[in-house]
Amino acid sequence: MLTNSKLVHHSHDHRRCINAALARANDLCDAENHRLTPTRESVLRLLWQSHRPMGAYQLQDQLAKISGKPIAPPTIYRAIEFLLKVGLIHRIASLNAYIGCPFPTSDHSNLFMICNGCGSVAEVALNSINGLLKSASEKANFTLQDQSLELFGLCPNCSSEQEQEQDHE
Amino acid sequence: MLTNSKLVHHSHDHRRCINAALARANDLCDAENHRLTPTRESVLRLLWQSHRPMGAYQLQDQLAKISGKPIAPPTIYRAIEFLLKVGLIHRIASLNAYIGCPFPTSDHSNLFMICNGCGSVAEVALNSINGLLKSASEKANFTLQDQSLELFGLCPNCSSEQEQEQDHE
DNA sequence: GTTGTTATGTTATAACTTAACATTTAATTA
DNA sequence: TAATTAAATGTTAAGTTATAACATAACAAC
Repeated sequence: MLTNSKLVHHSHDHRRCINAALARANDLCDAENHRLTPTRESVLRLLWQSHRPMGAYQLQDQLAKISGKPIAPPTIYRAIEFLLKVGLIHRIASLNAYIGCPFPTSDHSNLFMICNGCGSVAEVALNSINGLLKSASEKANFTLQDQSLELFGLCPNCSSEQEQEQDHE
Repeated sequence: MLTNSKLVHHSHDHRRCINAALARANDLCDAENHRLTPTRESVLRLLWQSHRPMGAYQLQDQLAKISGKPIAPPTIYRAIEFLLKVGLIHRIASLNAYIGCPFPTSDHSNLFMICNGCGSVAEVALNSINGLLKSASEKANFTLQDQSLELFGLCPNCSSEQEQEQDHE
């Protein structure tokens, strides 16, 4: 099971996440001859500020603050489009929001665990699930091309908080 | 495997789908003391006109046509909200669209097979997948509450069409 | 029939996304 | 290195999806 769940749900030196993500992005773009322009890099960096997804307009606000000049929506959406295309970020459809991908180079399945408490999102890649979805598709004669798997609930931290609250009742 | 996939992807007497859906809706609302008002029933009926999801503004247009008077968005969104709450319809997050649920009374998993060709959507409930997602959640100490599973690809009809096209090349 | 609750009407606006066209920057090639 | 082409960005506007806020009407229970 490939996942960043441990990292997301425990305190850690987040600067390392950011640096690692940017290093991966540079490598990937070098390798595939894509241009990680300043705007694109800024958006990616913003999406790595935390393990919570951000909407396009949050990105717009933040980028405007950073760059000291107004940013129009198309600028953001273009950066998003690029980062999605090269696999550096994902779109969380149910939230209209975007998040950095922790393992952009490995083929995987876009399964997200979204915390209803704190908003954190962990990504999980599970061969067994992919296999099952593939066989279910085959059984239905459905030619599977892509998938979006979003789980909602409480992350470890928010789960234990909730338990404590219940104890007090 | 509980699914309406056979029905969705083969020609059938669709009036029976509509009637069955409305009968189920009436039963369910009676049983749970919910009011299936004219507006709500109209929206549900519209969502059962085909096995393709509809957006809120499509519903608005259609309902306005049917009722012969202008309908404001909140009217639609309220009906949608109600139908979602009682489980008679689903939201397809990646499409911002809504579709009737073929088995509203049985606990199931919101797995959709969305055809990129014709736009049809079949719903599938698979215990094995639910079990796997549950155990993956437990392994990550994630308290699973809800899920949205959307598969994209080609339905049986569109798959075979595509194969034929390739044969001609 | 009054009261409280639920549903609807109405207006306006917020939030998200894309289209279309102009301009600039970078890469390619002459 | 100047000319050409391609890629990226700037800018304006509009399209699409969803909700807030407040008023009114319909229904249910007492």
